[in-house]
Amino acid sequence: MADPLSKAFAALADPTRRDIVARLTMADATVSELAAPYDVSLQAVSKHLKVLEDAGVVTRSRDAQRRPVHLDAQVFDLMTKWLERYRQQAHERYERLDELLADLPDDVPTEPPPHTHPPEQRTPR
Amino acid sequence: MADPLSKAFAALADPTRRDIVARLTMADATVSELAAPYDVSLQAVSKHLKVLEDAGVVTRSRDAQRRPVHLDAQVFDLMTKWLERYRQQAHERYERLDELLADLPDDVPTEPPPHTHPPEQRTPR
DNA sequence: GGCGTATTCAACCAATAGGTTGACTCACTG
DNA sequence: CAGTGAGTCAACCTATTGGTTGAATACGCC
Repeated sequence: MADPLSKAFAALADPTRRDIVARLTMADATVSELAAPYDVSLQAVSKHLKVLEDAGVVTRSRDAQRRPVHLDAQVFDLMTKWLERYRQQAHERYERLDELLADLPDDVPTEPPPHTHPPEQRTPR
Repeated sequence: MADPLSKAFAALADPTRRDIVARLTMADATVSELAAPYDVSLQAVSKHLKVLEDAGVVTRSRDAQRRPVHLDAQVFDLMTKWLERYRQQAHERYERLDELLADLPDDVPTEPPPHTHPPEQRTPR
């Protein structure tokens, strides 16, 4: 799973990971600090952090034996952009449809429109 | 995996599924239409659609034997809200930190700041 | 009623994800 | 230098995911 967007979305698809992100908005934290509230092993949390790091959501520095985890919300922009783009396009299309339906109220008086989209030559397989 | 946010993020973590969403912003489409460009089986695409539907990204109506798939970008709002919230908080915290660092330039004249974050009483365990 | 088209259901398979435990490394501390 | 605390690595297990093929279902059309 190479592409950044896939990794980013996948990283946030886990509630524990989202919770970690939420807590990191308050302050950087060490692995053990982050692990404390959850009833999974430290290693499991370490794995979660690796996933987050790999997705670019988080960076880890070194401070003696600590590995302070720091949130890097840049990737969020990428996701937001994707979401915004298609949310908006879907919305615009909806508007356009409304407009269209408002435009031809006498063309097709009472019948339901047969197809929203033309058959567009399916491959007969 | 019950919670809506997890389902939504997971649904978009797959490039094929994101592509389907992208194409649905242009127009509703049937399963076979959607499946055409990919070199996976129709059934695989059907499964993808089930995932998207389950995540609330897509709705399916019935038109004879067709099952036209329609994008419902409402869930995107939920995701965007989550992302925005933490993106912003992270940003704010960053600003606050800058401010703080700008405030005490003579307290610690040349030494590197020992800790970005105070030790904040680790549980000694 | 029988045929073809559109789609789903079911069983199966390989790879991945999320979790576990145990051993190891690394850096401070006494 | 021995001990301790913080993390990671490795091997393993189970459930889920994304894919497959083959059979079943649901409509519309001669």
